[in-house]
Amino acid sequence: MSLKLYDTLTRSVRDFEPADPPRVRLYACGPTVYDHAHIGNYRSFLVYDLLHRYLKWSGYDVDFVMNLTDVDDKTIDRASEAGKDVREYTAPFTESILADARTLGILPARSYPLATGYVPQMVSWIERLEEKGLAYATEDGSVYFSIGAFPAYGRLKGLDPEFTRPGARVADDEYEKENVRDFALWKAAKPADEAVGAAWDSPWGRGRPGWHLECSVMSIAELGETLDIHMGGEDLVFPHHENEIAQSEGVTGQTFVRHWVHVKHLVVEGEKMSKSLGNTITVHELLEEGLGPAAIRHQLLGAQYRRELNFTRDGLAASAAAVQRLLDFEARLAETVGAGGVDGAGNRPPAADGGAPATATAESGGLAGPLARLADEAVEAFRTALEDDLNSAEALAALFVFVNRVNGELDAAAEVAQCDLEAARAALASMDEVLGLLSVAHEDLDVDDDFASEIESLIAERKAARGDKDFARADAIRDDLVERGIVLEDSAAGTRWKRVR
RNA sequence: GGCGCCGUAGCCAAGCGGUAAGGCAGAGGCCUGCAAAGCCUUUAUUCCCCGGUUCGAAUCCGGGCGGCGCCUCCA
Repeated sequence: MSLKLYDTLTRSVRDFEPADPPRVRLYACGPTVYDHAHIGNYRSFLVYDLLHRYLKWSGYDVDFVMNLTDVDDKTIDRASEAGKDVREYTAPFTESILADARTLGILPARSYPLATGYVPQMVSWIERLEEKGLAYATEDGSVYFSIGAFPAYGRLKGLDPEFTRPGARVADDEYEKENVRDFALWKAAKPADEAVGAAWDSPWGRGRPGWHLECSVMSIAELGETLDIHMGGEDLVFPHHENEIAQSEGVTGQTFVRHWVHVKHLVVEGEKMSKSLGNTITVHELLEEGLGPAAIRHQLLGAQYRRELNFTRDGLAASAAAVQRLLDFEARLAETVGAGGVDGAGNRPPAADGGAPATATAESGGLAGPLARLADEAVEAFRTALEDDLNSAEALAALFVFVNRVNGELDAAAEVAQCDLEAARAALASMDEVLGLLSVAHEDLDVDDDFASEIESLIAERKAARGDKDFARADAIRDDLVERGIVLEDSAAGTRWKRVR
């Protein structure tokens, strides 16, 4: 079995095969860094991360690059309002977006190229397009891509080839284009561009690159002429990615991208998220409200990436509970003491005390105990779900089936073999390498040493109170700790504590 | 208008021709000093509606109804 991924260009689920295994050249369209990124951006980033993590988990050597757009109309407008240079204006947002991504457990890309760092390369790319007759300059000093000269134009979006036919020159207010759909490769500088430092010298005069060009030039510069996977939000299919194909293949003559992956937009509380509705949510806000990053992660992975996902406050609470269930399960596995060790062949040693042989493995009739079998089944189901076009919802289900079955086994069994426990722990850790739920939650819930020792001493005090049947005191200690975000759980093995959101 | 997606329990969400995963929430029970955690039972005889194909359909086809996305430098 291997990964099957939907490909926008062929509109079909295809086997994923990198051109040069085990290397995978992975490129994603990142955000425009003019503000904090919103929850929709992060859905995309989390899908990028899911694919990134899954590929690594599967043994690929992933070279992941995500661009950051720091020069375009939005950054220029905002920088202008703030009276700052465009790079000076965008840098803090770049920082905050990447910081929030780290908090959400998004694995870093190898490189985050900025458009402003590639202007000379973009200029020479335009010159090559001109040489090939795919671009033309206009009198005002702008340069356009001529879609009529690129027969494959429109294939990604499935557009009628008719409309790429070169028509009469279309006189715009200020431009002169051969076809209304021709797009800017180079835009003549306006005073506002100059004011914020968003203008560069070029053979066509002062100006700035068109937005679409940066991805072609930067992805090829960083990863080579053919990318294995190019990802983005569904809104980027047209015109952005259509234009990237035209620019890239127009120059190289090579297939630009082997696999196009597009993430469906989410909705918020059942409505499209948009600035006009005033319902945009940024991850920055959610984190500042104290919502757990693992819960955000869980909700965003709760639907397969090509399905609409409804991001809600109620859903976030449900996700927080689901993450807690995982944490509790992990803690239970960690504190369960296994019976006996194993030799290299997985055989149980004779019981040291001469007692009855362990039933856990004996009843299973094999060397692998019930937990080890459940672990194998879970990882297999998990893998199968992800191989099926990154079905994260089904992968999560596989994980939770595992949690339920193992908990049941642990409740029922008198004792569990050490090797069996290890197998269960390893399976959980392995699945979390892809999901990143537990690791993010731990990062989030860490308690400093002082507080931890205070908790321990309160637990000791409570134990004494319970010993004296002073339940009022014992409960008061427990209630106070709950106020401080610490939940106590008594069991035969003693009292354990956990921090909750 | 063009292209495309979706309608499954109270909410979220899998399922891709073989007899309804999972999470959250709810009810009852076991365990517990009480809790928490965990487990067990329970919560859709049924998948928007109507036809059709099939031994068999939530799954395929046709027609409705309803919701949504992109086509505008929004991931």
